[in-house]
This record gives sequence, C-alpha cells and structure tokens, in this order.
Amino acid sequence: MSACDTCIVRNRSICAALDGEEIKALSMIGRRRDLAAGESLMWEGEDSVLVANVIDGVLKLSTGTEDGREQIVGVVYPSDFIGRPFGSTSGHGVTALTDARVCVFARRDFDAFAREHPALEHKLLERTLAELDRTRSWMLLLGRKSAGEKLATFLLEMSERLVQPGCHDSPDLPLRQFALPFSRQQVADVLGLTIETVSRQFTRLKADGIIDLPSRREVTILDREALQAEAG
Amino acid sequence: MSACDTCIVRNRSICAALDGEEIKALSMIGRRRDLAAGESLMWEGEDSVLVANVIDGVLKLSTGTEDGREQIVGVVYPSDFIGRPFGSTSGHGVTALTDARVCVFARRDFDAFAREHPALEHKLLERTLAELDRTRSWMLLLGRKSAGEKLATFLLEMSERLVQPGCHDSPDLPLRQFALPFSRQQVADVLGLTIETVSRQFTRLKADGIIDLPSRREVTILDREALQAEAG
DNA sequence: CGATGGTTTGAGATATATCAAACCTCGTGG
DNA sequence: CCACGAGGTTTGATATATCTCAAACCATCG
Repeated sequence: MSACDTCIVRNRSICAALDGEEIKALSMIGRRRDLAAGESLMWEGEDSVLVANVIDGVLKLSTGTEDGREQIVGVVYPSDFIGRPFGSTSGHGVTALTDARVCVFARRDFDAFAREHPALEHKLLERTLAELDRTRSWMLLLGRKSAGEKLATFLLEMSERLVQPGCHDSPDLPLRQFALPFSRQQVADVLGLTIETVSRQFTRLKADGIIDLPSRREVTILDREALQAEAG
Repeated sequence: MSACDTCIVRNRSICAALDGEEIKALSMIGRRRDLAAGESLMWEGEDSVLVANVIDGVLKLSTGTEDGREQIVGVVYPSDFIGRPFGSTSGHGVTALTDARVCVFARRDFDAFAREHPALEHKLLERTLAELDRTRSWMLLLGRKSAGEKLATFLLEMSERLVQPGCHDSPDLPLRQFALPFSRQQVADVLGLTIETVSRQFTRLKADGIIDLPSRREVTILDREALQAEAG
C-alpha cells in the first residue's frame, strides 16, 4: 500500500488523473516531506530540481529585487502543484507560511513520468491555465487598485481560498471567520504595500465595522457586501 | 495544400508539435483572420469561444475595473497562443496593437483536438508555464518598482521580445532600436502608471542620454548598461 | 517580570496622481 | 500649398496617497 492510498488530496490534486497502477508508479518516485512554518522548499534563481504537490498547509511563492524589496507572486494551498516542470530555473522561492506537508519529486523523474502520462499533463495544464488567470487578475490589483481596495480584495479572496473542501456543513461557502496565514509584513508583500499602510487599512476597515479582528491573525468579515464594495 | 504549409510561425508556434497529417487535420478546424490595429478579438468576461495562434503583429491582453481603470496583463507576439482552452470565460480582452494576423479556432473544436494530441498539449503546457513565469516576474515590477525602474524594465523587455527570430544578421541579440507598438497611454496601462508619469520618465531617460526618441513611437537604446542599472 | 518581535500609531517627506495648458504631428479640406 | 483641427504628447503647478522614520504598544515566552 502506497502513501497515496491515504492521501487527503488524492482526488483533488493532479494525481486525480491517474488510475491505481499509475499512482503506484508515481508514488515510487515521490516522497513526503514536512515543512515547518518559515522553512523554504526552493530558492529564487536556483536550478529547478524539485516539483511537488501540496498536501497540507499554505506556502508562498516570492521574488525580490537586488536591494531587498520583496513581492509575493503566488500563494498555494492543499492540492496545488508547486515547481517548474520542463524548465531550467525557478523564478521564485517557495516558503511555508504555516507548517506544511508536501509530496516532492525530483523534477527530472517527474518530467519523464508526465511525458508518458498525457492525462497527468492535461491536469497540470488545466491547473496552470487557472493559475495564470488568477495571477493576471492579481496584476489589476497591483497596478491599479488603492491600498483600501487591495486589502479588501485580499481578504475576500482569502475567505474563499481557505475553505476546507467538504470539511464543514455548508457547501463551500466563503468563510466568515478565518486565521490569516500571513503576518502583516507578508500581507504587505502580497499587495505591494508597506506594513504600515496595511496596518492602517486593517484598522480603518475595523473602525468602519466592516471586519473584526479578534486577534492579530484572525479576521471576521462582518459585512461582506461592504467589503465587496471596498474591493472596487 | 493547407495554409499551414506557408505559415511563418509553423515551426515556432505550438503547431511545431504536429506532423504533416496532424497539421492538416488541425488546419481543417482553423482559419486565418486579419485584425486592424485597435480591433478586438475577444472581450473581457465574454464566454471563451475562440482560441488562436498569433501569426503576425502584437496584441494586448487587458482587464479593467468597473470605473474604467485599465491594466494590460499580457502582450503577445507572433507564434504565441491566445485564449483560454478548457475554460469557461476569458478574464481579459484581446486587442490588436498593430495590424495583426491570427489563426483562430472554435474553442470547442480546439479542446477536442488537443485532448487527442498529447504532443500539442505538451507544447501548450510549456508555453503556459513560461507565460506564468513572465507574468509573475511582472508582478514584482507592478508591486515593488518605481516609475523609472518600471519604464527601464519595460524598454529592455521590449528590445528582447521584438526581435524577429532568424530575420536579421545577428543571432537574436536584443534590439538597439525599435518601434514601440504602444501609445504612451498603453505603456502606462502596462506599467500601472499615468500617462504623464510615463512621459516624464521617457524625457528623463532621454535627457540622461540613456535612450533617444527619434519619434514618438521609436526608441533607441544608447546605453544598455545604464538602462539595466535603471531597471533595478 | 523583562526581553523580544511583531504591530499599531503618529508626524513628516515624497513619488506619483491630478488638473490644466501648451505643444506637436499628421491628415483633411479649403 | 497652407490653414485648420483633432489626437496624442509633453510640460507645469498642485494635491494626495503612500512611504519613511520614529516611537509607543502589545503579545508571547523564557
């Protein structure tokens, strides 16, 4: 019995494209790995040697300039795919925001396996296309939205992406309350703002009664309509 | 004889994955279309009914907010692929910046064809992954770079992307001089700036002797090193 | 408790946006 | 051929959102 048999993202990750035999073959070249919050799985500019599926936790993809400015260019959740198959170097680092568990493959092995399994490549293509869509809509946020609109948009996306599929009662409605997997600085790095501006926008949204902040890492959306209006 | 036989991007587009027979089959479901500068091929939010290969010209992908702010989220060149296969709606409009020629397919037809031709899907995957890389590095520009850095980065990328492969003497060096396929406003929409700020940065780079501007649409890079330094 | 790292709040500086006017460039029609 | 007009562009003066620098604040953990 392979680890895949009990994998909780088995049916949501790209592995869903594979049948029992194939999964078994794939499991031969992959292995689990646990990451502590803050630990990195790959570094910017490094040769792309690994790819992985996220089993549990939240990770950030980030790049920076020479002089230390950072920009988070993506956030991945359970069942998402990480890494750059068929490619030279990875343009961004990958770091766990929460404790996380991933299923890693040597890129060369994965590439070879994928090329022999078109259904897997197809899933990967669908995922990559979806990720590209999300990334592009994020460009609108970075290029054209104000600080207030940025934070509101971010909180709304967060409330949608953090739902555990099939976990609770309701059919995957966006969350009313959730724990942010980001520090204030990291929120700033997602939105292209400074930590102070982010903090001020948080307090403003709270003062306006649109959200509540039970603790630094927790957010409650009190008035989703208003938050959507703020998101522009 | 199909139109593909004389297609100038035959060997660079995703079609390069196909052999003679397959190309013939694909050519049955596609057709050429000419676009005048300014003409749109698809609109934001519209059902994704078309996909296409760019044969000639430059096109922009753009989104906007309700209140009319616009952001260009991608620029495509000859041999690039346009559209959203396997997907519901297209998140951005596609508009020709120059007169252009594309090879369009009904998305449903293309999807079906692609699923039967893994080599084609593989090419598409590689392209999509590369585009995602480029888009993410653009996020760093939008989120963290100053106006001057943005314009310098933009001009450098332009000088690399506008080379006609195999066209000239030299082996695809970046261009020293080129015609911008963008108006000042469009440059602003790429960089997340206003037209005035873009204009001021152009004149500053010119005043500093880093570039020359023979005409409004033409750029000469006088000092590439300095421009790279400006790009941050 | 007192230290530590993250966060909030404040006051001031600055890059970019905004508003407005002058300026080209180019095509059109007199 | 020249005057005219229209769009796009540049330049200028001013406003403002966001950044920067600095201090106070707060939770957590030894």
